[in-house]
This record gives sequence, structure tokens and C-alpha cells, in this order.
Amino acid sequence: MKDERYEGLKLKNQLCFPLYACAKEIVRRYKPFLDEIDLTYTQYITMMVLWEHGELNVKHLGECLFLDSGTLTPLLKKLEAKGYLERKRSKEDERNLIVCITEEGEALKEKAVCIPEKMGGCINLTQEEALQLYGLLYKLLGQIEQ
Amino acid sequence: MKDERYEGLKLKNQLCFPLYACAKEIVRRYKPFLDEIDLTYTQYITMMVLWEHGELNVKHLGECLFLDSGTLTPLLKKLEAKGYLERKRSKEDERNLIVCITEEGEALKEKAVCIPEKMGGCINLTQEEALQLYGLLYKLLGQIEQ
DNA sequence: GGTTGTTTGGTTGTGTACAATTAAATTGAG
DNA sequence: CTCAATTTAATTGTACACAACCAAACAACC
Repeated sequence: MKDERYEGLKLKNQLCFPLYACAKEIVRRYKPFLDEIDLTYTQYITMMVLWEHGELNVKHLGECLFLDSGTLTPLLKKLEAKGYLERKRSKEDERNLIVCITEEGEALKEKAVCIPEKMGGCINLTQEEALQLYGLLYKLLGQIEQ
Repeated sequence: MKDERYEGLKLKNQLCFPLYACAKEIVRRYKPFLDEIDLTYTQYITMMVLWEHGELNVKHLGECLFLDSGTLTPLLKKLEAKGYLERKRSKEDERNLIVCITEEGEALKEKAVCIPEKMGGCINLTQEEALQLYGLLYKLLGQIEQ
């Protein structure tokens, strides 16, 4: 017990590290399922927002996903190339780029609908634990970005 | 209540999304502190392992951090260029690349020692909640990679 | 109307991440 | 000993992620 000053610098005493590692590992877990519908994880959560909202501008999309234009612009171009969405300027305000789901994008929803349940089987937590984790993460997130 | 089939596809019903978003936001929170010692988050956790172990090979380092050589090789070269570590092949087994902390790397520990407490102030959780979160994350992680 | 400041996406550059492949070193079976 | 299999890093290619900067469109003021 000669020097306790550095205890805080050990990896096992970090809260952020399991958070960082978990996020990556979960995304990796999604990969086989997402490969089947040819989406990356980021593309998948982008489509989730579109499945729910139909259309919205890049700014709003970025707020939903905690992503900025530097990430979204190339990603949206790829999804447009795949035919799942259209990108068009708003007529009221030409600065706004409206992202709008296509019929193909809607159809993809049918293929994706099984993914959440498949992923559920990969999570080694009880329903109660999962809810607890969900709550804690949103509490942490809420303080960081409301 | 016309169609509940798609509830599982909503962003707000995902466990993975707050995990993904939280991890990114926490890393962003570290940035101002890490900028002061000119390290990125990944470089920081790499140095943490070195501060604790002094030296180890890339494989072992990768297991500690859940990272592979594709990520570590360029990162270790950067840290070597900064003078914080040395990379040398093991004499017993030339396949092993030993990563070994330098005196400069050790000295950096002094500058880093305040970071964990500073970050603690950015976490809006009680001690109990933080421990609970820590436990849940490691449980989730333990199932994925033990 | 012209000027100034703001909003909104786009671009550029740096740094991860990771799958897939490669290459060198070592090990192990015959 | 020799050759195949394994282990270990490095390399390559793709895809984020974000800071910093830029340009166009709009808004507000004179």
C-alpha cells in the first residue's frame, strides 16, 4: 500500500472504459444481422429515425443521433445511393436539406423488424437489469446533452 | 394502437443506442482534459495499461483494451513518436512486439493523475448508481468477451 | 437595398475501429 | 530434419466520428 495516488488511473477503476468497450462490442454483435440487409450500424440507426419520422432535415437528424454533418453528409449520400432515401432542399428555406424515406426504404423495415428480437437474445441481462442500465445511461446522457 | 410490430425498431426502445451515444459523449467530455496532455482517448487508455504494467506485447495490450493490431499498430507508432514508449521485438520470440514505457511515459503519469477526479465531476450519477452501471456494463461485456 | 450576423450543410484533415489479407517466426507431427 | 499449421503483427481498405473551416441562404437592422 505504498502509493495510492495512481489508483484512479487504472483501467479497472474507470467507468468510461467498460462503456466504451461495451458500445463497440454491441455494435460488433449487430454486424452479422446488419450484413444481411447490407447496412452498417450507423446506417441502421439512421434508418430507424426515418422509419419513425418519414422525413426530417439533417440538423434534426443529427440531434436525434448525436451526430454532426461531417458524419451524416457522406452517410446520407450512401443511403441515397442505395435507394433508401432522397435528399432535397426545402423550398421554404434552401439551407435546409430534407431527408425523406423512399418506398424502398420503407420496404427495408420489413427485413429489419426481426433484428431487435434477435439482438435481445445476445444480451445477457435480465429484463430488470436491462431497464436499469437503460435508465442509468439516459441519466448520464441527459446530463451531458439534454 | 394499429401496428405494434415496429415498436422494437424505434430508437427510444433500443438499449444499444444510449450505450453508443453515451460512450461517444463521455469520450468528448474527456477531450479538453486530454488535450492538455496531447493524448486522444484511445492513446490515454493505452497509456493507462502501460502505467500499470510497464511493458507487454501487442496481443496482450489488445486483449486488455478490446482492440486489434489494425488499430494498435498506428496508435503505438504515434505514441512512440511522442517518446512515451518503445517498440521492440522479443528476443525469445521474434513475433512478439514488446511495448515498453519510457521515462517520459512514466513522467506523463504525473500530469494525468488529476484527470480521473476532474472527470468524476462531469458524471451526474451518485456513487451507488455509478457502481451499479459499472457492474451492469461488465456483466454485459463479460458475456460478450470473457 | 446593403451590411452584418446567424443558421445550415458541406468539406477537409486527423484519428480511430475492424475485417480481411499477408508475412515472418515458431511449433509440432511425421 | 522438414513441411504444414499456428501465432503474432503489420498492411490494406472501408466506414465512421468529429474539430475546424467554408459557403450559401436567410434574418435583422439601418
